[in-house]
Amino acid sequence: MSYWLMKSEPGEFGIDDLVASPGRTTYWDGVRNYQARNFMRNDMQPGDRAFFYHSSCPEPGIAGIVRIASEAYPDHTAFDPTDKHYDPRSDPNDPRWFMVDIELERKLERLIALAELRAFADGELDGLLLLRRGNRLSITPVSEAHWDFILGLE
DNA sequence: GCCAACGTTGGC
DNA sequence: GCCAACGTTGGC
Repeated sequence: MSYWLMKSEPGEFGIDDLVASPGRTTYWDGVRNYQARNFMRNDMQPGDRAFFYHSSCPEPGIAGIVRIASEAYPDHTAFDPTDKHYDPRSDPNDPRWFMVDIELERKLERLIALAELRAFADGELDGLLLLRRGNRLSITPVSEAHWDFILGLE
């Protein structure tokens, strides 16, 4: 059982979109970064939990908790020329990109803002990849200690 | 809108 | 294999 943090732009798909999704479930498509893909494909397991993080928005931060609901499987949006995340180099017979299903566990009672997390960057949250300077990875692992501490802030 | 960070591409 | 150019991410 591992813990993760997954970024999404609320302008594209935010926590309330997940709340409104059938079964409060969706697939996490559009990952086009090898490191993030490898985390999904090699390390994520059904039952793992992840923070749902809002990025590129007025108030970046952690908005909810989701459960990983499937193994990684090929991201079909890479095969669709009309899709925003189309990648002609991903061959259906040898897929380059993968996704997982996620299911909402719960929306947080309040958003835990990036600015609030940063206050602990040199203390309890030292080493949290999200806070590493220049971090752009859309999927990052979270240690159990960091997970527990962050939830304690709620 | 700006800009730093950083991954990817492609010429050599 | 090196590295400059370029594109993207994402906070501010």
